Amino acid sequence: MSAQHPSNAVNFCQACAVRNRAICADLDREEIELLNAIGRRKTISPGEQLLWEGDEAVFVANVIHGILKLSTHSAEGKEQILGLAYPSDFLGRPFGSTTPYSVEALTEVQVCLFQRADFDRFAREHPRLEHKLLERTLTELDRTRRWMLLLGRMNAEQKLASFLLETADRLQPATCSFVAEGDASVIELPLTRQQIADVLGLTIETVSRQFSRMKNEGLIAIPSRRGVELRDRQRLEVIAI
Amino acid sequence: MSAQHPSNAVNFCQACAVRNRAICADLDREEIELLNAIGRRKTISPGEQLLWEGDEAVFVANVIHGILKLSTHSAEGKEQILGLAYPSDFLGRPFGSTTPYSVEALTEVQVCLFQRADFDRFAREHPRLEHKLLERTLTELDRTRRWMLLLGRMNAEQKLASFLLETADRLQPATCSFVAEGDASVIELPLTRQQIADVLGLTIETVSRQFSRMKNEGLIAIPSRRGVELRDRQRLEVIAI
DNA sequence: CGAGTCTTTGAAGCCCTTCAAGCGAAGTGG
DNA sequence: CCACTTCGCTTGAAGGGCTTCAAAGACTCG
Repeated sequence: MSAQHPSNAVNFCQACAVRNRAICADLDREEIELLNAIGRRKTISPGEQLLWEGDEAVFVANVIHGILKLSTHSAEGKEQILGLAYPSDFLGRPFGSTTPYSVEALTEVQVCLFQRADFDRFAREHPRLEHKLLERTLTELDRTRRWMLLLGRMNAEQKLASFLLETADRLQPATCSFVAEGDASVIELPLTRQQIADVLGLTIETVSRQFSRMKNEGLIAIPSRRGVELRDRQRLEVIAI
Repeated sequence: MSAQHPSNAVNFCQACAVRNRAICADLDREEIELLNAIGRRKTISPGEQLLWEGDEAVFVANVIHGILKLSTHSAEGKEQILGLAYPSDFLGRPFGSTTPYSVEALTEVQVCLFQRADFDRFAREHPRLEHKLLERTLTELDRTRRWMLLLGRMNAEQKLASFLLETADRLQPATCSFVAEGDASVIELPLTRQQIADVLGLTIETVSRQFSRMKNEGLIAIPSRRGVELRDRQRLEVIAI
């Protein structure tokens, strides 16, 4: 537990990995001090849960590093993953009473955690923060709506191609593993096959079959369980459109 | 064309039907004057389009009355409806360069239209408005994510039941047609069968078959093409969960 | 190594789509 | 006023893609 007492707290924000990308980016030195005082760092292990769907909304958080999944369940217990959260993303539901989805760490994760009440108060008093949060929420809404097209109108092949391309894009800035040949790139999937199925609204068997098919067609290579090499980005893009 | 010249404009906002529900609700008299000056009323007929997917984001708007659909297209031309906009809802993409979806009127519609540049400037200078917009965007994001569960994990029957219940809920405050018996209620669908299919990620035939099936099972009655009576709300809710 | 978990592969079945045709209400023109 | 067209909706039949059920293979970690 890395809780900090404001009085003698180090100012973590100064050296924060997402200082320039998260919603706190536009705050000045003084504001950062205040925000630093109400937040605390927390480390979460893969599989650990941070927020519970339906719970009273007590916490909000910034992702500093690692990847988390946001998910909900149908009545029959089928999971639907609503999205993934990457570094600098914001988690939780400010200005609301209940958390609308569960949040679970997929990798080793570090977040900057706030009591929602503290955060709400701070946000209302600092329009620059609210503005950043608004921009981020609007972007997230755009992304979520694009995902609706995937869920509603794509077949399994298109869904997996889209997923691989988007994952590669979102992983890029984090890993910074640029390859000289523009085409080939290896990514480390943050999800199991089952979780990929839950993202795409498919079953694990269908996902596995699509992986095999793409491998046989030379679209991808599968060096390890979690590793995927996009061997033919162009054709993947044509499939995903 | 109901464009207003600021100098001699009537203040429409004072008597606006959504004055207390839209994002302008918290503004004071002076702020409303300013907002009134940069906005104008516009009437749109069913089938007319207000925003085009991919276009430069020039306009944003508040819905005053009527219903619109937000939609996008897959590469093969299949439509996916991303959501419906009802009175007091906000349309368009502030602080962004391109409109991420098309917007088309389903009924006779009246909106309060703003040049995006004007609106962005006003919003940045009036945190109360930005706060309202943030709350609305967060709510919309929650709703959109719930819809992902529908698209990804529900079968045709569950999808249609969910759609009918949500439509009944969102239509309620507008029509205010409360029936003494808590159970029965007739709604006027704002969508054709094809459009319902596009909302639910189904084909028109499947939607039609589900309507027929629900009618035969006594869940609903279909007094006219657009009319639906929810005869057994409880059972519909059990199906939709 | 052996237990457990994750993944792959096969076979059968079902739900939804696709293709096709018919129905019914509204509108048009002779 | 009634043929004729049009448009939205319904219904049927066949096919396909994904799911379900089942089992075996592959990797991980004590």
